[in-house]
Amino acid sequence: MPPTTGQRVPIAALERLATYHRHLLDLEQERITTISSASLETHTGIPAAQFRKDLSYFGEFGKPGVGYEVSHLRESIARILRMDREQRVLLVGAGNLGAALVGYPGLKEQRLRLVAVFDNNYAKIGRRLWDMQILDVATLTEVNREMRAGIGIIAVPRQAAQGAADALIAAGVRAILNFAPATLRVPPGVMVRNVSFVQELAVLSYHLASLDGEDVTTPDYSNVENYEV
Amino acid sequence: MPPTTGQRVPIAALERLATYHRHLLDLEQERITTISSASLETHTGIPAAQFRKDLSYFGEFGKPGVGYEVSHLRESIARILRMDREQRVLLVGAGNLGAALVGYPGLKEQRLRLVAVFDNNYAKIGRRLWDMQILDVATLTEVNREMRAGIGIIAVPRQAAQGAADALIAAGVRAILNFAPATLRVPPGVMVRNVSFVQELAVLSYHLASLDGEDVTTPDYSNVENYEV
DNA sequence: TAGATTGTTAATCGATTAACAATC
DNA sequence: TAGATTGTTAATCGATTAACAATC
Repeated sequence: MPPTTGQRVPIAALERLATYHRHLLDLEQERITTISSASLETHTGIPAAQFRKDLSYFGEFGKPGVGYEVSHLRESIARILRMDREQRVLLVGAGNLGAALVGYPGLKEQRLRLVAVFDNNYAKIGRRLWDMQILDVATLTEVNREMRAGIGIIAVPRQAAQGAADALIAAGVRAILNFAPATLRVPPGVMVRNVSFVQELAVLSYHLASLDGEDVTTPDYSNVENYEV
Repeated sequence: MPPTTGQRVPIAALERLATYHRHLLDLEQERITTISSASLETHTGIPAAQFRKDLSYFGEFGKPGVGYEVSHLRESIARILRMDREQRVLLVGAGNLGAALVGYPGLKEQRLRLVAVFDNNYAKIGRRLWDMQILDVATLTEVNREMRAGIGIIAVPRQAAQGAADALIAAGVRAILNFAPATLRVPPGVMVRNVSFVQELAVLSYHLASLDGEDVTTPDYSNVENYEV
C-alpha cells in the first residue's frame, strides 16, 4: 500500500507502524474487535495524535465516533509493511549471532523466510545450522539467481562487513540489516539499517552517569523511559 | 563528562558519539594523529557541522585551523559515554540470543562486563553458558546486591519481558536494553532502549516495495542509504 | 440527536544544516 | 601573515503535538 498523500513518510512512522501491528495482534487474541486511538495510546505508549497522523500517510482506516476495527487495521498495516506476503532473506555470517537469528521464531511469525546462510570460513561451509546448510559466500550471487531474495542480513565481523554488503548488492539485494559495527558504503537505492549493541549500551551508560549526580545539567529525559523506539 | 552548556543533549547525538569513537579507534590504529571534521565526514558519512555540533554539548576538543588530536578526542568521547570505565551488566535469558551476547567480543572491547546470566527455566539453571553459570532469576536481587550492575539486558520471550524488567528494576538496574518485542512499563528514571529485529526488517520490507514501482509517490529516501543509525 | 472519535490542518517543538567570527 | 578549521549562532527543515471541523 503506497502512501496516498504524496507526503514523505518519516522512517520513525514506519517503525511505529510495526509496533501498532504487534499490539493489534494482541488485541485480536483478546477478542477485542474495536479500538480508539486513545485506548491504543495506553497500550503502546505512543500518543493518539501520532498514531492517527502515522496512519494518515496511507489512507483512512477508522470511523469517526467509533474507532478502528482491530483486524481490518491490523491487515491494513501488514499490507503497508508488506508483512502480508513472504519476504525472502539471505544471511551472511554463521557465527553465534547468525545462529541466534536462524533460530529466532519471530522471523517466521512475520513471514520473513531465511532462504540461505553463507559464510567464508571453510571450517563452517557445508555444515548445518539448524535446518540450513551453510553455503560458500562466493556462491551468493549464483544462489540468489534462484532465490531472488531482496533482503540481506550481515552478521559477520567488522572487517568482513563491507565485502558481505558488496556481495549482497551484486546479487540484487536492495535492503540490508547490518549487525556489524561498520559504516557500509552502498549505492543509491539500497537501504541499510544498522543494529549496534554497543551503541545502545553506550547511550544507556551515559544515562546511568547522568543519574549519578555527576551531572548538574542533566538533560531532560522525563519522557524517554516509556517510549517505544 | 557532563554537558557543559546546560542544553539538552539529543539521544541521536549520543548515538553518533559512539560512532565517532569507533572510527577514531580505526584512525589510531592507522597512526593518524590529527583529523578535521571535514575528513571525519568522509569516514563516517556524518556531516562535519553535525559532528562539531554534537561535540559542542560537552566542551571544546579541537584547535581552529588545525583540527582534532585523534587520541585526545577518542579519550574524551570515551569519558563522555563512560566507556573509559568498566560497566557491569546483567543478562536475563539464556536462550540463543543470550548465548550470542555472552559470546560477543564487542562487549568486552567496550568495557562492558557481563557479570551474571539468569533464566527461569530449571532445565537451564545451573548449567554453563560459555564461562558463566546460569542463575535462577529468582535470585537476581540477591546476586546484584553484590554485583551492583546498573545495566540489564532482556533476551527472553515476549511474555516474560515485563517480569524480567521488574526484577531488574527491583535489583537497582536503571538502564535496560530490551530485545523482546514488548513495550515495557518502567518507573521514571529508568531508561529502556528497544532493539527489534522485526521492526528493522519491516522498514526494509517497506523500502523494497517502494522500489518496485508499486508506489508512484515514493518518499524521498535519497540520503538515507549511507546514513549511520 | 448528543457524544465520541476520526482525519487533517496549523502550531509547536526540536534537530539538522549553514554561515561566519574567532583563532590557531 | 594567509589559510584552514573550529565553536557557535542563526536559519532551515522536519517531526510531533494540539486543536477542531467533519462525521459516525
